[in-house]
Amino acid sequence: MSVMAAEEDLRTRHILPISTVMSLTALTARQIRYYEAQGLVQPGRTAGQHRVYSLRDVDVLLAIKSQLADGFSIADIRNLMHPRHQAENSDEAVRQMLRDELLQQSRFAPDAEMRQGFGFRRSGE
DNA sequence: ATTCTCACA
DNA sequence: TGTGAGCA
Repeated sequence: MSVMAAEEDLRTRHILPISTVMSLTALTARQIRYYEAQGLVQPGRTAGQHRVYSLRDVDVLLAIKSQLADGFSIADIRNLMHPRHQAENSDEAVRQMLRDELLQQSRFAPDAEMRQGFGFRRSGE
């Protein structure tokens, strides 16, 4: 098995309890579960129905936090995340990551103030 | 002790 | 989104 495959495996393994994700992302359990309900993250479940997250889930959650701070609505983020359907390891997942990273740092992504200035409104308000 | 689901003075 | 109830 290649090292890349091994690393990918580590990043996608569902092993973190919600409490760890809460401290790692500074999000409330309520918010984390809500984003899941919105289809932004898909944590695993233990036999007892407790959610278990992967390091990738944490990255996604942090990206969501950043996107929201920049004025995007949950709907906006959802559309950017899965244009079609979600694939675990194929290049679809890579595309999603690139989209996240791109939107986070590029000034192509208008922030809340710019949107207001141009009369835009977050599609959730 | 923690997390889960559901509901709302 | 918060918060509390009643479980597992």
